[in-house]
Amino acid sequence: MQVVARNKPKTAQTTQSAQSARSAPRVPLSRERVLRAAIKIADEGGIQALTMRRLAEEVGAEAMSLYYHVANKEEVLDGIADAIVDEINDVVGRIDLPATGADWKKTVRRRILSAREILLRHPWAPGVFETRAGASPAVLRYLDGLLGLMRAGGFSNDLCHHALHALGSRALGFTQELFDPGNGAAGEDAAATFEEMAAQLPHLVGMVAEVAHDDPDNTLGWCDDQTEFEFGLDVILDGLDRMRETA
Amino acid sequence: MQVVARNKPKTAQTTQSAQSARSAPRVPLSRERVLRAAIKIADEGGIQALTMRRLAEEVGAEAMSLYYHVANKEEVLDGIADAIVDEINDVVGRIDLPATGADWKKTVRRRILSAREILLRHPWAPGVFETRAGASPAVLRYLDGLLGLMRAGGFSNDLCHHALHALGSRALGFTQELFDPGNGAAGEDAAATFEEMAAQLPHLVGMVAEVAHDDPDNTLGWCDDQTEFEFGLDVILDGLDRMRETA
DNA sequence: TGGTTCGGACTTACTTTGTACGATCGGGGT
DNA sequence: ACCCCGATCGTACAAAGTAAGTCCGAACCA
Repeated sequence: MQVVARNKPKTAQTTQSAQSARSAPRVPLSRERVLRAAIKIADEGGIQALTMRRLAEEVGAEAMSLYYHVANKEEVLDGIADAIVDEINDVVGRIDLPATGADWKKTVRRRILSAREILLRHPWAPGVFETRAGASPAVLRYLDGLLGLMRAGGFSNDLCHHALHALGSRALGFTQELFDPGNGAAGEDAAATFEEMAAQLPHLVGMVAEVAHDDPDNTLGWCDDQTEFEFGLDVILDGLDRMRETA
Repeated sequence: MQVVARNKPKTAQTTQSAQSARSAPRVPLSRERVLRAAIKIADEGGIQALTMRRLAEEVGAEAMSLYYHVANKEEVLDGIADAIVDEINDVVGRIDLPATGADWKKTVRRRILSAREILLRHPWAPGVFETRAGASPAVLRYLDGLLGLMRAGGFSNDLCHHALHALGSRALGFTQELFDPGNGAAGEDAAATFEEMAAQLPHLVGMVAEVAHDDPDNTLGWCDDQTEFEFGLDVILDGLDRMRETA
């Protein structure tokens, strides 16, 4: 064989040869790097794009190398969920107006909407939270922060407890929407079946017709997520505030 | 090739030979039977127990036979989700007090709690709803019914729209709980780390201590799901009612 | 009655995923 | 120089969904 046959008969372009073929002494790979790459993949391709093989490729390694740094895929999911909540904790930890007495509501509201902003940049995160089952330390820290604000605002521990349940996932900035408008199969023949739809769903069709009328854009693109989220949030916060005053 | 080589060299004991080796003329298998079996499997073993092979076994057939009646597994999931919502529609359709004017709240409340009762018998259902993305006809029918009650109660279409968003998945009787107490790793060494936990999560620990004190059962089994669900529901319904009166 | 057709069920096999197990590689301490 | 050990890789298997082709039996037709 000729001189430079350096035993790489097959799959010679994998591994981390990419740009820094020499000198760069192989970035050491670590749990942090793995999780960061996982978030990148999920942000770009959705959570279903996150496979162990794809993740290995992203960090320039082989799939099985990941298992030295994370126990299994579940731990990756736990890890990226926690990373997002940590990011939220960082942000809300920096924006606190003091908030005693009746100001509690303004501050809690601000916190929750800040959390929401972050989740909007990681649309896969709510879905991952839902599958985590149980509170991670990061989530507990977040909730503890909320509780601190409410206690300072005059809530009893008992009312705080109810309040957390009432907020549910809204506390972290997301909700389960149940029907998610904006994708309906409104196409050419929509007008044809419209009559029978109106017959079966008179109230819904009536509502959509009227609400969409005020905002004459697309036929089914009504519902501003942000507005609706804030509406629901305010209904709850106002209700809680009233209980606080009564008690 | 020879005449009667009826090529069955292996795996001769599968198929639907079970108990009725003769006479029973093979129950014909249908979409309904498949979906019913799928619900049974999910009820008994959780949603992750529902695989096409397990489903085939349950109906006494081979996995691929299912694909004659359902397009793919997604359609099975759509189907069982719809079946549950249909069950809900059946039940709520039978319990209607009339409910004009201020009675709307009582009736809507009753409906939602009835829906919740059914979901409690199918704990996998909320998780499946969350992955369905988009409203099925059954869900639309359910929402239309709710809307009818609210319109009769005096809500504007606009407020109805906001109300549905505010309720979110609560309209169907479930919520995303975010921390789901009742499984914490409270074990032998819990007391050892309790001090540092209290240091990091002072408000949370304080709340738990006080709330758990009123109900001296298990250390972490506090939180009555039903009570908390109704509390949150009432916060929202009361808030909406107040807006109805103001408008 | 004997052949034909065809809907429904079955077989096989491919693909994608996670991951168990053992080999290997490289660098630092003795 | 040697060995050891932490980190990485290669191979391979199991579970799951499903595409494609085959087989069977009942209904229909001549």
